[in-house]
Amino acid sequence: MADEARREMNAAAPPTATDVAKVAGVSRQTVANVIQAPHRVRPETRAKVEAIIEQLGYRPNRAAQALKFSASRTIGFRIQPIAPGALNSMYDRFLHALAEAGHEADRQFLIYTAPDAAAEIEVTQRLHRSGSADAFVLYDIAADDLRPAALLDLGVPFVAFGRTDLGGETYTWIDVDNLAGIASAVDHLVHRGHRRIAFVGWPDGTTIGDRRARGWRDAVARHGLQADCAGLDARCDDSATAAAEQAFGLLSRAQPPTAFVAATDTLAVGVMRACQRWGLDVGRDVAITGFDDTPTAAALELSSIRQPIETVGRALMSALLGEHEGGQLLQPQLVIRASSAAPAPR
Amino acid sequence: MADEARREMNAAAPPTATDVAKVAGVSRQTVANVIQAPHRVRPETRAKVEAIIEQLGYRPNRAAQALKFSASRTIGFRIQPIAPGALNSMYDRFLHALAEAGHEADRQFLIYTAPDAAAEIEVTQRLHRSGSADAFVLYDIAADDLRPAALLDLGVPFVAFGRTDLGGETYTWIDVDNLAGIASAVDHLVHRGHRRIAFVGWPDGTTIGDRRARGWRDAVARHGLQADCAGLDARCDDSATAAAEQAFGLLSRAQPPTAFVAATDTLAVGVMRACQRWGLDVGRDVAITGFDDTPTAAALELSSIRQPIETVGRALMSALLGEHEGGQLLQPQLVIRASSAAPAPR
DNA sequence: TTGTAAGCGTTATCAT
DNA sequence: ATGATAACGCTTACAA
Repeated sequence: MADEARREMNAAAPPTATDVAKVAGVSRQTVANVIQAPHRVRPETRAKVEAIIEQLGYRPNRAAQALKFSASRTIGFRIQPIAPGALNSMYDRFLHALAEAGHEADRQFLIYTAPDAAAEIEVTQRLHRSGSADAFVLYDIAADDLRPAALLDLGVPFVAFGRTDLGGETYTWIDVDNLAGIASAVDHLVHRGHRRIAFVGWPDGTTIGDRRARGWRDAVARHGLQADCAGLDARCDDSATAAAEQAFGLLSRAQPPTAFVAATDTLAVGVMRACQRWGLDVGRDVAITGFDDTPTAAALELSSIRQPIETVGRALMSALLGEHEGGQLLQPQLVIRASSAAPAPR
Repeated sequence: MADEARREMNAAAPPTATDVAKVAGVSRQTVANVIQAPHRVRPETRAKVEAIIEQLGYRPNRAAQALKFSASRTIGFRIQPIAPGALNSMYDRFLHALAEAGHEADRQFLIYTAPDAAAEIEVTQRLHRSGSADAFVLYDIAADDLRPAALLDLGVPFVAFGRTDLGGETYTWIDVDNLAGIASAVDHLVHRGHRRIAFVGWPDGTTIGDRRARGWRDAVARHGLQADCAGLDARCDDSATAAAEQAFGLLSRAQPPTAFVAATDTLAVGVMRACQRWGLDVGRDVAITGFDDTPTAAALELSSIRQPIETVGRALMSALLGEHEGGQLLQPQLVIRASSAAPAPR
């Protein structure tokens, strides 16, 4: 029954600054001073008030602060359902990194969903207009993404993880150097003695996909392997099944590749399965690399290019706080695992 | 420059009800009436005000509403980093389902992080006290989870996906019948002609893991296969690598299993890899089932038990709205794919 | 049918 | 050093 009574009490409305003042025997404004300008309050009064605050578990009401400052200290983040056929996204890691970075700056994250870019524009505007969120983090920016221009136009503040290809509008973005990431995978494979290095990526038309494809093309050229790699460029949607089909096609060639650079871990998993079905021992007979370093990659001992997602989160957060503007390109890092560690087969 | 000017304008503070009233030439309270009690306003006035609202893109300020009602209409949700070695969680799907269900009830979701249960209790209390969130959704409830009792004690409202084993405290929970899920996998495999059906699960001591283990044990007994399945119960942490080791151990037996029921997709992937290394064709020489129906399962053609996560989301939401109390058990469903579709080998 | 006034909890400005 | 007052934008009695 004592339990019950305590619960009844706790279930009451949270204490306000007025409650604290009443208990401490001072005015409400003295309580405010203790919090806002402690030096203006006599130490003994301050100590007493602070003790009461602690004891009652007083926390300033966010809604009242938001109203007062016309700012909610809240950032909007869209969660998307995982693409059908895709394995896993790294956006849970991304959101986690953001939330941690936001916590340090006393910023909260609000979740919203939207079926497409146009709907997202609507939703962000509504959330902004209603003061639910001060700003937004956009990601998965397509080459011709509508959102940056639209939000600039509507006056909705945002920062982006990724960037459009248009280059017309100016906004603050953070991106990972996809081109350099894939290039480092090619370098690694060449170093292991591979010459016929295939690429399995998305069809042309996405910024990320195109940059990854160019990373392969450029690196192959830089190593003088254009002839060896001629025709080893396969494209399909981001699905393991589709990637497996592409891999079968490549393996059927007179001169099949000895290594595959996949544009995502999902595609890499498809390639792995195809190679296994083909009777190859992945990591010995054939080398494979993925992209994003998802948990799946670690579990399957798949080499993969890791995006510095915690750094991205901190950079986006600092951009949201207005600490810098413009673009910022971060370097990913190849994580080498069994799938590509061995020297090329002779 | 016209663009610039428009952006300047839009960058201004969002319109308030007073702005609408000014433009419409009515009082602020008439605007309120148009929104709250439209029938009380003359149709022509109403139409005019509504047009202005639309034109200005007016949205009631959430902070002001929250202050007025002492309720933020916001629900807290903890995001956790994925466990090391685990493939993927289904919590991104869960959060998406919740957000969609919340949207329909005009509820927002706020994200927070916490390193452990004790810290989470602190954080939820702080968020509740500050009026940032009215209630919370807990998940991954451990057998002896501290959180339900602590939050009841602190008067922090919540609903849970999952439940403790204690049974002492009473709170509202939704759970999926883990026992029945695993049992349906065993039934399926028996139906395909398997008799030596192994289980690969977590060590004893978690509610979910224990219920899944019991699902296997009970089903095996029900089919009279205790003798065939003696010693085929392997346990390890939720990591593909650990599961592969366990599978090797089972495959080395004089009478190796012809089917594996894994407690999670992560474990199932480990078992798949072990079987492949062992030279077995998964889906022909050996059958494997997982749990959670993650995207990984679909990509690898792994049969898996699917939790009705959208239903869980809606049920939790309706519980949060106070539409029902107590516990509710939902049924999962086995999704049959290539990994377990074929008849047992002779 | 429309307008007036008060209050939600906070912070900032100004007196005392 | 401390206390009174006003304002943020909204809703809801109540008065006109």
